[in-house]
Amino acid sequence: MPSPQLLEEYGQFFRLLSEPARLHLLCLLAQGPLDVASLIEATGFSQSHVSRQLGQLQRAGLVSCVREGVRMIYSADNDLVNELCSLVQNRLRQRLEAQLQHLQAV
Amino acid sequence: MPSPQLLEEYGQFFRLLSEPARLHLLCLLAQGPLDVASLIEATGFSQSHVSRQLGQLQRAGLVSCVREGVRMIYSADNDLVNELCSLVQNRLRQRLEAQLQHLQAV
DNA sequence: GGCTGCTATGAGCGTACACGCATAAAAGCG
DNA sequence: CGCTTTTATGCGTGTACGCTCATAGCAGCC
Repeated sequence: MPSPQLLEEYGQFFRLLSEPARLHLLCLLAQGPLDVASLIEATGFSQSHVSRQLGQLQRAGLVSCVREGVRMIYSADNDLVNELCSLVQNRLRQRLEAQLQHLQAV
Repeated sequence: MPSPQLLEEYGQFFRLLSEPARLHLLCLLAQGPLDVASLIEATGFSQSHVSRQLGQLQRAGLVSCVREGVRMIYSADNDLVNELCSLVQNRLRQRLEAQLQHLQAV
């Protein structure tokens, strides 16, 4: 059994990934570094929204940024998120397949 | 890039895991099936709270239950959650180690 | 210095949800 | 059937947070 503190940390981490907007940004950055303006254009989110979400991801260490003149270039740090997402994707697929089979069995 | 619908589903899944109370229940059930009363005693949560969280986990397919007389025996369906948690734990550890090293370097 | 473009942040609003209280539903027992 | 025990659920409340508007900071350019 994990300690309450660890459960809290797990929760905070998963909470970051619970927002589709943040996942969207992470997926875009997984393809390569981008500045904020590009992320705004790619997602259609407001500037302040994008900046806030990037701030959260950065504080969690999922994303880092460097200045390039007046632009801030963000990049995703590793592929942990992709790994987590593919595990979840497998899970979702398994569930759908099970439902399908259950439907055919009846 | 995952579709918006898929991002939404990922988000819903991670959101389930974002609540320490639900993680706590999942971890307890990972050790073996338990009835609701045992979960209440083990966690100290209120009865209604435990029941609601179990309901959410069940609808997501992370948990299943069978009646046994007047009791409901809940059990965790698989070890996906453990896998996700250990990945996150590695991540947390890596971050702490990096911070430690950075501290020593200065 | 002022001016412009890019990003971060304070303030506010609306909504979603965790949590508790009270109550209802379901199963066993007299 | 009533009565008790165990679990589920409607209702209300407080809070956390997504999202926006407006504004502040920051770097380059004149």
